[in-house]
Amino acid sequence: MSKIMSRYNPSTSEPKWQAAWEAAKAFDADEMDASKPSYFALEMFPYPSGRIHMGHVRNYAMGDVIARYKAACGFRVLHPMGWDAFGMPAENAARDKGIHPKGWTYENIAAMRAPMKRLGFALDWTREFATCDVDYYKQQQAIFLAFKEQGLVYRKKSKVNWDPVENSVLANEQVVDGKGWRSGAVIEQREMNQWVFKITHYAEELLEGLKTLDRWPEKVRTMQANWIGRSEGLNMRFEWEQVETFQRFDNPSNSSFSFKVDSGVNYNPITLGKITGEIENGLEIFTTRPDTLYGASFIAISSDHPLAISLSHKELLDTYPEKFGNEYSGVEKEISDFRVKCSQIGTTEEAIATADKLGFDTGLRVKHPFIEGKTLPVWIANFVLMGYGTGAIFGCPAHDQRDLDFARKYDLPVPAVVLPEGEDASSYDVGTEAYTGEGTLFNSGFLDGLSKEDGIKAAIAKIEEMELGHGTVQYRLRDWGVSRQRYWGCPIPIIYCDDCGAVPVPETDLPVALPDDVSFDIPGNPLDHHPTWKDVPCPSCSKPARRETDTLDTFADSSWYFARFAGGNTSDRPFDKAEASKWLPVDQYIGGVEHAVLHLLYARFFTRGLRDCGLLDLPSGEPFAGLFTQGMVTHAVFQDSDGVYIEPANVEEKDNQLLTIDTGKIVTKGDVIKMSKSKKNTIDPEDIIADYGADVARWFVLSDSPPARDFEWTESGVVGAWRFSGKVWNLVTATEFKGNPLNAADDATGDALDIRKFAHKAIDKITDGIEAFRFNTSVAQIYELTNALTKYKGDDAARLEALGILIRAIAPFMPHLAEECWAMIGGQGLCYHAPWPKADASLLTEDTVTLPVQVNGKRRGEISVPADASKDDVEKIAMAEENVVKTLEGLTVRKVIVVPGRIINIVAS
RNA sequence: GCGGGUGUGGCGGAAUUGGUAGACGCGCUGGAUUCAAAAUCCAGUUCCUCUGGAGUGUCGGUUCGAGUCCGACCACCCGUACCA
Repeated sequence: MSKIMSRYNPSTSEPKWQAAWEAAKAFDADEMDASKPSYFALEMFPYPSGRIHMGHVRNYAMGDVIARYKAACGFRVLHPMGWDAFGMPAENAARDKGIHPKGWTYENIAAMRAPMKRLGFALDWTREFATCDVDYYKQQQAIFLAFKEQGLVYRKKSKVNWDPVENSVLANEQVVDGKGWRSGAVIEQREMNQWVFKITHYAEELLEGLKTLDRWPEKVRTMQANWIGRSEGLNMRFEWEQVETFQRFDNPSNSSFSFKVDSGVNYNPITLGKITGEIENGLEIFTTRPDTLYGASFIAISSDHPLAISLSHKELLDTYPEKFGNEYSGVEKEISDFRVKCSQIGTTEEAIATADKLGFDTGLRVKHPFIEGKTLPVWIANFVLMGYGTGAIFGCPAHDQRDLDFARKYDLPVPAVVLPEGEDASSYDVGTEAYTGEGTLFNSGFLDGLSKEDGIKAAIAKIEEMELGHGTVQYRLRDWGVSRQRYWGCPIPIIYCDDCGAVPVPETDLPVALPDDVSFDIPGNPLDHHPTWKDVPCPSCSKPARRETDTLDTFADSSWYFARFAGGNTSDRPFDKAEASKWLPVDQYIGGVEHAVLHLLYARFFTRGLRDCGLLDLPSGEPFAGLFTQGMVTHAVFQDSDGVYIEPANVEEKDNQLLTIDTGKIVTKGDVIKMSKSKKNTIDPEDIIADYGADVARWFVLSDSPPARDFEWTESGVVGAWRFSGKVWNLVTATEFKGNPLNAADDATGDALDIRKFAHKAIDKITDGIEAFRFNTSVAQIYELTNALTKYKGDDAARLEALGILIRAIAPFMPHLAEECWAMIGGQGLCYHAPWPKADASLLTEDTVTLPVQVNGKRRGEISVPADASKDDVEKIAMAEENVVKTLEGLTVRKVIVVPGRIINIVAS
């Protein structure tokens, strides 16, 4: 073996091989053999923030392993890359630094593309685009119009966060502790007209489709199923308790109706008179627990329920301020104030659910459907959501925790009606914890003695018989509001005309392009402030009209980009139908688990919409056949004594103390958390590439942690990865035997046969690890093969074969090093084009196996037996083992369990 | 609050189906090589009251056998519909 070993130099080697791949158009799907089976590998495309971060490196390194592995396995692989380029950060930059969002975004893309290319990913850059390219969002506008034509788009009033100081809409992220993040003003909810995608049209299909996604993580399917939230229950009406009669306000000739109002509550008769429509005949509620109707203690309606709005006198006040303004007092005013209090909670589900329970007793009462003479009070409550069910519930405090909290706070009765097994009906009390489990119904009239399930059926049947309601299916899923009052997004192609209403922009007039001359000096939507952009003639009657100034939610951009990747950058349609239909669904999609619900559900909606508009031939409607969700990249946080965050690059260890390098201040190491700019615990991948090369960075992010789990970046870990690359290099440079590494060393015996066996067993383990997204175990196996080769002294065909296996196995992880090594040992062509190694089955079996022997479940010895030994023989050998005999002294053997190929357990006492 | 996940040596983790807990890597200790260092190579490294015993977040259960299954709990992380 040669003693002269030159050091592997990534800084010259990596650009060389990247140029070789590019010259060979190795990753250009159009250049690949079209007769091969196709494979679409895709990672969630990045937002162009300006710098690539370790999370990107990890995500794309994983995708690259799959893409390169599948290519080696004989697939024609499509592995594209693009940019999710619309969004708020660009507008924030414009506002804070005076840079135009467009320039900022495209500069960021350029700044990120370069290091991504230096990482040597097997990406088809010929298909690159950004969602802010006019060509792309033009087609998105066409899709919007097609969806509208298909009945998948409508307009609806929805709530937004309103900053009364900036006079603008804020994202949830921009609301901190209920206040605007810039203005500090208390945020109110405000209703605005919004464009909405009818995702609920596919609620059932989206739920059913989950069952077919057997290559998705179980947890993601569970989360989506829970998000869609199908529940069967009862829609029913509680009839009003009637005593006094008021004239209807809007049309006195209509039949009159009335309410019972508790003493002490005095509504203006006109307020009650205004309550019309469905409310007239009773209050409609939805429940999944009709079995507990006898435990009803109150009715609660949302503060946005039409009844609550009516009772607050709001509509009358809005319509006839001069007439009713001066009468605005008393209970109407109190309800109005209560509604304002509720509207300050915020629009997020979390804020609503964690807020203190607030209620307002309206004084109105409804009749219990089953109990003659019993009435229930109607409350307005802040925990009831208008967006789910009917916006009204009946409260059964004994068997619902939220209802119980509410009842305890307002001192409402808590009648128990479900008796848990083993409890006594006469003494049972729920205390502070509602009982939601199975049990037997009691105190429940005709339902007494029934189980929860039977009680639900019986109660629904009875209500249906009484014609008070019907069994129904509800979904938690809400339609997708897509209007955003922002500039840096895809303009919604609609024109408003006083005569014709909301008119779609004719397809020939697309794109509706964003104007470049916009100002970010005033808060709010720059498109709205633009002096001329929105003024256009109505496409239908040519009278002066106004453009929609809202843009689409950026989630729309990422809901169909994969189809554009597959179907080409067509200018006359969103993508080529035949091409896109050929590649889709994506065979393997990889991204962060934070997208488990929204992005993935929206994309599943879009592909169904595209299918039903005839744009895509995808019967299942499923865009992603395989999904993998990776964990985050984390790093320890460093802080000095003043609590100031310190970059890891500025921390050194001296005499067991952590100090800043520049000023020598003492630093403490804090939690290991997700890398973020604000905590300064980021590692710049570009620094790592410069110091160690792309291969080492890639190898390290894949080596230690299971891909699904969070990955902790440590400085020592990178050094280990660096050393490993040197070890492989040394193995190759030390080998003098040259030839075709694809040849099998069939005549090997002794040590040479052992190394062959080791290498072939390693192939299976490495392959299994890649297939199952357990790259860390593939890496461990590669380490073992490397160690075995280091120990193996022969310089012969067996060594060359094993090296050929090793190099092809590391190629998906460290492709540049693999190419360099491949060329050195005599491999033909690019290692990228070399076939994935295949294990020779005859080298995988062993004649003898070593089995542990337990006595009473504790390991006492080890025996070596022929692989095909019978159970009886194994038992005999085990019973004779020296240590086992010693342990069994004075004990009686009761039972011997032999698990072939696994273990022997002797039970003795 | 609700939905989902994670928890194993000093550290990252392995053990895919209930069958030898700690593979592999990092770190550390000792040795070889070297004028010396780096690099490389070899050996050791869960803990303890050590012929034995304990041990996979905590408590309890099922089993011949539990990191793995069941029940209760604790801690942390992700999502929660306008962050991407």
